[in-house]
Amino acid sequence: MNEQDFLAGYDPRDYPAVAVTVDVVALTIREGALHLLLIRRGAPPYAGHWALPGGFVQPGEDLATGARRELAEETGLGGERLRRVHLEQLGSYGAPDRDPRMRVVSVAHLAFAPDLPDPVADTDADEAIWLPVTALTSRQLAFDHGRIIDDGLERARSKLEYTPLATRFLAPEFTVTELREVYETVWGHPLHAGNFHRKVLSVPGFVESTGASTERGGARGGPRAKLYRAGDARLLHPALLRPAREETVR
Amino acid sequence: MNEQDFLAGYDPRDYPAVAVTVDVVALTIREGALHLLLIRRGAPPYAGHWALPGGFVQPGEDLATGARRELAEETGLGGERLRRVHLEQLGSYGAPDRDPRMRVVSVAHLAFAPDLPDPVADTDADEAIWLPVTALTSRQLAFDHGRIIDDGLERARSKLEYTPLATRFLAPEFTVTELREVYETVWGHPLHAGNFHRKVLSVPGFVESTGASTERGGARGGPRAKLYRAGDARLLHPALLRPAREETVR
DNA sequence: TAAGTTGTTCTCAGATTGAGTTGTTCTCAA
DNA sequence: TTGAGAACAACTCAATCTGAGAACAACTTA
Repeated sequence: MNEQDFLAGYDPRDYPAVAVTVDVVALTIREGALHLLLIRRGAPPYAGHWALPGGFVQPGEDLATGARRELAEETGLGGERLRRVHLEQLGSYGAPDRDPRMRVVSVAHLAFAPDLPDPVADTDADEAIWLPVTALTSRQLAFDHGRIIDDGLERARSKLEYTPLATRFLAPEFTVTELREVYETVWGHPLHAGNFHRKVLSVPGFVESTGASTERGGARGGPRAKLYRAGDARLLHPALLRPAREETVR
Repeated sequence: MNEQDFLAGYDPRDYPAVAVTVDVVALTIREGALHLLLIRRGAPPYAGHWALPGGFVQPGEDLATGARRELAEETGLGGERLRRVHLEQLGSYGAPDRDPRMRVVSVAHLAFAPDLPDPVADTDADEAIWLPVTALTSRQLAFDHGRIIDDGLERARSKLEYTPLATRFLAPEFTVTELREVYETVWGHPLHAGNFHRKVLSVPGFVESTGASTERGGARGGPRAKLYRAGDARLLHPALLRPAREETVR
């Protein structure tokens, strides 16, 4: 069966119904811990379980647009602050039995956001909150969302290696230490401060100096840190590789 | 609108129809050039244009299963030879106007295959052939398949860096030179033979020796080469990075 | 048998990395 | 006001990795 079987006049309703949804694995860093935007389901199936924000793709709407819309609805975010959120496609999940009600193919997306205010309850009766990723077991998650989250976390860890997207977790101006803390939080282990500093400044286009410094030193002392903003590189050359490990375990 | 709006008893036919297809960017290497499996469309839209092999996801069928089925149908491949083809999800394409007939979300896949026999014409009146990727302009391609192919080629180039999947373009036993030629073909530029050799043998789990050698030396002379098979690594540590370039252009 | 090709190993300089040290600027509390 | 501790930023140095080229033996064809 090929696409050319889609002849003009073909009636899609003759075909087995498939619904297409977009889901979003939205990550942010709060108080030094990686957090994930989740919604508590009120109705069955999986009532009381946590689920990713998501919903049907609307007619006339691109997949990425749908994901950004879902993110906006659940976070109450809009305008410039929404635009600064990094959003990319993660992958599609279409196991025939992943939703007990009908065939649903979900196009999952991955978002990196700076620390955002707590979600406001919207018109839906949903409870949407940022939860630390460490506080989750896949038993508490609806559908195959545990698997999607695992894939999203692994993608996030890997993206930090070869793209400058760690800056998307921060305000427009940031210090090298703040940037290092993003890496340490997402990768889950400490990095050598001096080597990280050298590396970040040596990779072309990763960060550019603003010329300014922080108002104050660190909370417990230390000099004022220089401020940087994201550079214009889309990829890091050479990459910032995470230290070799046996296997990545969650 | 959230997934919890999928209440039991919800009738999917009330919802705007979306069709889900799987498409496959299948790559192989023939006569030192990267080739792509394409199908010439007989019927409008895009009659006479080249398109990726693909079709509807069948009920009860996983996305990856559907992609492998489409690949099998177009190549006539089955059994062990089909199983040795690497297949991974590439991404989903769902722009509202990508198909003029109706809303179609395509889940594209990427396949790496060893040199295969020419496709046999199957029950469809399709003409399916392996075409060199250099012989393509996006004007000759149906739908957004030019874009999908570009994404697939970039993914392939990138995958060779940090996975051992280059071996999937080769027979179960191969020489280091054959492996290097895969890299040179996919990346599009020559590599230093000595350094490549050193690197391949030093990365743990990339290849393992069979103990045997080729029957004959090279076509124009030279010693017999040692034979290797793929090792058990899923990822290359450290990676085999392609030389830095300004920007990857196609 | 000669000439040329190729697989494999080696050498060496330059770049990159990991680990630790130093100097200075700052905060907090005595 | 000052001392103690913290943190930013720069540096050092050894170990490792990379790029480029050379060497050499094993093979081919002419």
